[in-house]
Amino acid sequence: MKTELSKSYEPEQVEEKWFDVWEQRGDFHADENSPKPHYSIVIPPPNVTGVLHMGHALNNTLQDILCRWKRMSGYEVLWMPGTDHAGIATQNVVEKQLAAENMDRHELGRDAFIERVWKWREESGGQIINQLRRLGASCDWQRERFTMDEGLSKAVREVFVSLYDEGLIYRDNRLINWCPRCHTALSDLEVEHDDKQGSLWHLRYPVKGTDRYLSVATTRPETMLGDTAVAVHPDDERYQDLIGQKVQLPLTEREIPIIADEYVDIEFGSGAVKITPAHDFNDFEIGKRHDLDFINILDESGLINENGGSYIGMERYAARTQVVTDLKDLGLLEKVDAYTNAVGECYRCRTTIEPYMSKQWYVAVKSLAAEAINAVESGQTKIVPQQWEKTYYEWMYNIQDWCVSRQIWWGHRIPAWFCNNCGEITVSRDDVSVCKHCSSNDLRQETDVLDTWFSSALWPFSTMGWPDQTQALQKFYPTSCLVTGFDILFFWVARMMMMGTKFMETVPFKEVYIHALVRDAQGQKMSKSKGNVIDPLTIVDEYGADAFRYTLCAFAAMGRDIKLSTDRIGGYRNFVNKLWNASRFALMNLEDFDPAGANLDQLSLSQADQWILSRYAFAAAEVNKALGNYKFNDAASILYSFTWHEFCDWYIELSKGNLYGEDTDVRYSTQVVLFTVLEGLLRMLHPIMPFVTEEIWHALPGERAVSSIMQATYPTTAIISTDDSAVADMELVMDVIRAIRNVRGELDVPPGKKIKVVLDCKSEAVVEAIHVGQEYIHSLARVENLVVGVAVERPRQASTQVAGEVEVLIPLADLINVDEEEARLNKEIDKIKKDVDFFEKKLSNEKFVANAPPQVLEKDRAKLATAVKKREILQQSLEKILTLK
RNA sequence: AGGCACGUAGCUCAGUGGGAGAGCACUUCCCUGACACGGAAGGGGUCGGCGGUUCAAUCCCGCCCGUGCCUACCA
Repeated sequence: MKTELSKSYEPEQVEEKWFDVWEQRGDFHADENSPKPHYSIVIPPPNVTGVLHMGHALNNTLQDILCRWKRMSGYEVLWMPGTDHAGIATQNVVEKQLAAENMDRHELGRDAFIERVWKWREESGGQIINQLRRLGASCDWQRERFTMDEGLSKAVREVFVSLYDEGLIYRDNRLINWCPRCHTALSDLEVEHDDKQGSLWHLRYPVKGTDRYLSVATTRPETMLGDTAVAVHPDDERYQDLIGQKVQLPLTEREIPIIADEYVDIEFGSGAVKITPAHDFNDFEIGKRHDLDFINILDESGLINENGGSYIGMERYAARTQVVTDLKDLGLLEKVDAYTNAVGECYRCRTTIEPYMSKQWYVAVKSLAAEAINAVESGQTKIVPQQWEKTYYEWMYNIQDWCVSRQIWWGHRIPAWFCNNCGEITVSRDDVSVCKHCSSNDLRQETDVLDTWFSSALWPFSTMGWPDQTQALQKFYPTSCLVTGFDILFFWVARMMMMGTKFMETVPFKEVYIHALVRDAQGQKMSKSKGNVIDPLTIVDEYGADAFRYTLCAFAAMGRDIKLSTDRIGGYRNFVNKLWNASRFALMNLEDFDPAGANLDQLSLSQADQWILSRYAFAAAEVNKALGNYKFNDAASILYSFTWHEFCDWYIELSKGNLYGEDTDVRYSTQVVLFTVLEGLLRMLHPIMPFVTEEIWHALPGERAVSSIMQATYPTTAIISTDDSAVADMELVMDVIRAIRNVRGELDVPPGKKIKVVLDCKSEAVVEAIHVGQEYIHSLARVENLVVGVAVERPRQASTQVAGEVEVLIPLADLINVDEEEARLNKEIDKIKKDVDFFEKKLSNEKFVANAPPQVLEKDRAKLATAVKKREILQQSLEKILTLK
């Protein structure tokens, strides 16, 4: 079946058509019973609330390139897709909907609310999954998973209970990061720190029984309501006599002690620090050391509670203002300085978090981290680029226990039951109604749910059916690679590593490829809350998925940030079109061609054929090397220049004469090569540009052995071995063509004008090479009269150019302007003189000659000789020209 | 404060211990039967600054300046 190709490539219908075919036919499905070696990737699960952004587009394009490349390279490929339930974010979305209906979740009740979230998920969740299809992602969509799925929930319980039984999960009442808007605890990682312009208030606390004041500084004056001490450094001479005394805490009835602690920095401020153990992480530690009271002055919403005396019910910032005013009225406000400090914010809603006393569930991670560290140190998992290993280690060595409980409803409810009778906790894989300790039936289940990242951490094996021992796990675990941005190195990589090594006793992935981050023009991370996102789908609409993918691939240099430029995308859109049109050319000239029975070995190949086949072999080898090392940008650039600058610019042009000529044998062998190279090129390009390559591939004449190009074999090497000297001869001919074109261009010879050219060659071998390629010179350089020989008769007046061992002489009679030739020659001579000078200087350096390796010396001497020769020829030519004036 | 990057052509970015690259933009010419989303020929950079190692440094080392990111409990 032949497809008529339109004049320019129109991506829309092609993309839609092929994706449907691929998916419906199950082309992406991984067979766990396949005898082929496996290659597996689990998608870093995007939030179910998410919409596709540039980061996803890059991340998934790279994964797709790897998967398609490996699939074509003989591997059974599993690319596991899915989403995570994004507890806080999803709950926020549905709560907003409720708010619009003047409801809140408490009116609805827990069960009804969760039902509502599921309904939201069915109707509008997981958009991102369909958006990935637009990019061409070849995930095994039949296996799509969600962290709240039954199977994955079972895995979560299994892990929770196992860790609890081992004593690696425990409860404790300590300070945590609390979001007063989301009403939940957050892990350290979920707090984002941002420098904020604030104030430093200096407060005066009266020392009991004296008329002295102790000055303390704070960025959060309202917390003074919960102060239970003032601390000074034990060695601070200013305050020796005060240690052990008390101050009267203003605005309250309380007297609090003055204590000595080495934490205090003598240099900072007055050297005295107010201590609020229930509202500051440092103060919490000091409070424990000195057995101070822990007075919580806030409620869950950040309002002052009953411990705040007359400030009760005030919002925390209103209380701040009021406290400052009141202190000022009492003459206890010493001064206020402008002050910048880092404020922690909720990563979901940007509300300033409060350190808050609360009883939470924790995972003791030290032992898990030790295994995860060992896995990287021992090379079981390789992080690429390697520089990220250092970051990974640094975080892992300093890791703190992980607060995993969240006070929300949407998520995996913690499988723990409190006994109202004996007060003990029962933790169980199955729901229980009887206390394990006292057999009472008076139980209530923990209302907290687990951190979403807890379930994400199990993703590499829970998606494959764990805790059941499935064939999928056997075949595809450990996964081959995880592709992710460094912003979630800790969220995902670290935690997946800990859980994988713990529960599978094997690393979850053999390699981790950390890619760049797509940022906006200011180098800021794109985020919904900043409003600086560009929708990748509008890019796909405008330029096509293939062009967009190619751009991302070309930009994916390791370790860098990406600032997307639409100009660049436009450039790759043109590239797609170039391929399209080159294919149109091929199809037009292959109408009478049947690839069946074609055998390159039995054909006599032209210079051009040999040349393009050798370039093909080079490109195939290089692109495999690049992809194997995650050098996506190298792969893109190798294929770009092979396609455009070698195949289109040269081979197609060179082939025209042979295709249009009389000689049917030559025409046939050219058709074979044209077909063969294009067909292989499409396969090489397919992982980066799946749609256009599939479309063209099916339009090629003849039958395909498999139903999709994605099942064809990826090129790795030469199609046939080529003759080096024929290739070199072709390159010489190309140099000659370039030399003639240079003269034509510089001397403004009209493109349509045919000219005479004399080629004075250094040897008969060169003459022979030119002879074989002279038709190329005629057509590509627009030459009508070509004289070739050794020491041929030279035109009396000619423009001169040098191409290797060939002197290119163009009789001036055909040229327009002697002045221009003079200018051109001067320019050329200046250029070559610089070369001569450079090498003469280098080679006259005795130390260089004495120390440089012989190959370098030899090479430079040869270069000098060539340059000198060229300079002489051009110089003589210039002198001749001057005699004409 | 510590850690990690980055500073190369007008713009966006590759790259290497041995004479500086790409895409886009720019200049000149061309609608030659695949393609004007095109073709041909050109112009353009003392590779952030200063030192050091080396026969040789844009690349390795040190310092400095500038930018960005990550981690951190200075009130």
